[in-house]
Amino acid sequence: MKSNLKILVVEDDPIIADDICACLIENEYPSVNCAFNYDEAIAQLSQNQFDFVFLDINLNSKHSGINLAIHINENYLIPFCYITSYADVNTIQEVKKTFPVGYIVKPFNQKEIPIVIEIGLENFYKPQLKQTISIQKINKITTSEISQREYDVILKMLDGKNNTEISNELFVSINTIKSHLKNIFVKLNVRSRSEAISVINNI
Amino acid sequence: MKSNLKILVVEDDPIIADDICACLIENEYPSVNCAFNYDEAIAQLSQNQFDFVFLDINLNSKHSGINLAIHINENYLIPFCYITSYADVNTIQEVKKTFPVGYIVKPFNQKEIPIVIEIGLENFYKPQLKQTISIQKINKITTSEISQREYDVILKMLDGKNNTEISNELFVSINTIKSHLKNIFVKLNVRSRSEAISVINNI
DNA sequence: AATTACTTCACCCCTTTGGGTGATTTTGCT
DNA sequence: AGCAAAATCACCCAAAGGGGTGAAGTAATT
Repeated sequence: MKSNLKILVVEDDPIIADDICACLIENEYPSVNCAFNYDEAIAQLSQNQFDFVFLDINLNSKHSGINLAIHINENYLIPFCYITSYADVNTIQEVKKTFPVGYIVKPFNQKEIPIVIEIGLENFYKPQLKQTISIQKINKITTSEISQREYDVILKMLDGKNNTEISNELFVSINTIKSHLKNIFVKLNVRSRSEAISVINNI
Repeated sequence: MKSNLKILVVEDDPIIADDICACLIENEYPSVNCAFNYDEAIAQLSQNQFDFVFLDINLNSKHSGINLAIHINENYLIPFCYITSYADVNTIQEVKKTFPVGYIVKPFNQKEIPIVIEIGLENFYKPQLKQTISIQKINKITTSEISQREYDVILKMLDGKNNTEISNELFVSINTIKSHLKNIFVKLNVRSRSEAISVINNI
């Protein structure tokens, strides 16, 4: 089954580049471009829509594969994987900050290539779980601390509930809810529930 | 430099389990537990707080490592990596749906272990970018399509703007905004802007 | 016991929101 | 030109929201 993914391979050593490209084609990824240095890679990225990039770290030039990763992260939404000889702790600590979807150590095992593409793409486009916002996170943007009860009200409000619904669900009077909301808005420095919701969702 | 990460290794073959554990300890991950089958892994997970899990796929029991991965995803917030002999397309297609942070093919290269832990953890806890919601995503939950102008109004509403602010920013009358919102609420099947915001934020 | 903060509740009054009805203008397509 | 959909606008009225004032009860702390 041929894939229609467009893949860029950035590798300064032509023999290794050929190896990688051959391996990709053999694994039914026929649409492969090669770039042999940083500038060529930048140019190709600006002219094509790639779905996945393989990066060597040492490009024998002023700019490394890590610089290229940073460029990709700042300008494109493309998953990438390093293929490199480096396995030392310092390099790992540096490259992990660029969030590669994979890291293959040379000499590479051919089986790894399709695996890292499939799993890397899936992870890169993983739907992001919505998590209940914690009271600690909210307190980072408030002028004074939110109380536990105020937090209860906030969660209901974030759920899109109106004041009557919230009062029913928390077994209190609607006046209590209004009272809490007044305090919440002061602490969040907002004027309406919509604005409160927006501010909290953007933490 | 010793790491204080707690790691669980789930592997039915004791010799391979020993290999993995030895490799972890050698790479300064001293806090390692082993589980030799699914039930033992479940028990350990419920009694300990692990930071990372290595999973074999074939556990020689009714439940596979994939079942365990699903259990972890549903009940815990822990990154995991498969270590397995399987490299076939079908297995990859199946396991990628569980979002492993890595996938190591046996026989494994010892260098890979610390790499996948470091990069896997970093990726797992990567701060999530807030993106402007697309009109296509919204249209997945509407009863009929949102128009371009309606979409403009939605974005402002999501920003916490009130009707007067929106009318000023879009250079139209407040009645136009109310009119658009009426239509938007019908399409989203909601009764208030708070509910609309909540529904859209939870796509 | 006194004090403080939180929780709960009431009420006043004004503003904003939202459902409804209706109309006109603009735009894109046939 | 004719038509449909979208965009724009007005107005009515009820419901909901939100700022303000004040009070009582509860829990924790000194």
